[in-house]
Amino acid sequence: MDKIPLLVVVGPTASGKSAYAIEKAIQLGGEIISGDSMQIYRGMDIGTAKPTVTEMCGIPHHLIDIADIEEPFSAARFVELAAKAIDDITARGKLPIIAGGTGLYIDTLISGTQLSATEDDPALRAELFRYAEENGALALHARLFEVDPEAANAIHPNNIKRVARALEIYYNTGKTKTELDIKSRQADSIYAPHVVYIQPKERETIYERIDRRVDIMFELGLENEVKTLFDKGLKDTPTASQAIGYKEFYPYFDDLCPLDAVRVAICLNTRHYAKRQLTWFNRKPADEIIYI
RNA sequence: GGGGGAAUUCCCGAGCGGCCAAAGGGGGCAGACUGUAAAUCUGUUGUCACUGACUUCGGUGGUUCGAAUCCACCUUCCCCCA
Repeated sequence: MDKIPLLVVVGPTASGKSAYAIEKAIQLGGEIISGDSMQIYRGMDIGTAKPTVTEMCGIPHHLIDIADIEEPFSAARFVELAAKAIDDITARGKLPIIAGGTGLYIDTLISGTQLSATEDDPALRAELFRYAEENGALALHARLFEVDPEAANAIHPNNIKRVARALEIYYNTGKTKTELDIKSRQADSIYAPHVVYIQPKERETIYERIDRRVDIMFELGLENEVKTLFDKGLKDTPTASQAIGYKEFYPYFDDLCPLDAVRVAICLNTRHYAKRQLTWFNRKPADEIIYI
């Protein structure tokens, strides 16, 4: 069976991925699948720099506005939906173009990683976190070491989230994370991705673009957008609440800091995020690098 | 004009005679990453000829075997009284 060709556009936030993807879609007869963990949420438009209808130039965009803010989301869910969209686009004779900055989601998809069917278990997670809080991160880590020493060695004890996840896997499936990871890599990917990495030559470039973009977001009415969602309980949502450009407003709405501090925090957090994205994409093989 | 307090490494901020190149946090830089990933976590951060040496805690001069830490004066800032 022939592999399904994909165009994949990755890069740090504010690098111009969306515009590039749209251009390519027009040129090659493609449709876009967003590889972004936050643009999936309805109502989160300005802060996630979601492309507007005009910017889309009539190109269909998938995996945007597919969830309400209170819904949890995950890499598994992404892969499932993206695969479906790819089939769909390919069946119509179009080229699927994945564009986004969520490295984990995109890599899991294009590498053909077979995530096993395990559901989240919020109750168990909460319990594991409580255990760590009461007994210390090391104690939780020790529990993992007992059942899955390899995973324990690979995960830093302080990274409670990951330690808990590894334990969750074991308690819910009876198999270790190490075992399942190996299994997940066995199948060959059905995709033939061409990865374009949009990379800033200088770190400064991306930082300047971020600052400019944040200013524009405020001009476009970011505060109102966030307030509307805040009133709907954004703060307590499992995934959407973490979005940069949103979470920084919480202390402001609670009268704990001035608006200006919000702007500064958004710029800073976005920079940190961009750095993490660069670290991620730098070590992944790209077929083509475009400098900005 | 009188009284009191403060000046610390990029920033905030601990230190108050030796264990101090100086806690902690922030920022910077680098990194990890298989189901919360715009999340989570790690390392590093005075200089060098780097298991040792050198310069640094507003300035100058003292006390002391030894000072970021004590004393004097100077500079700047803050507060109170006038």
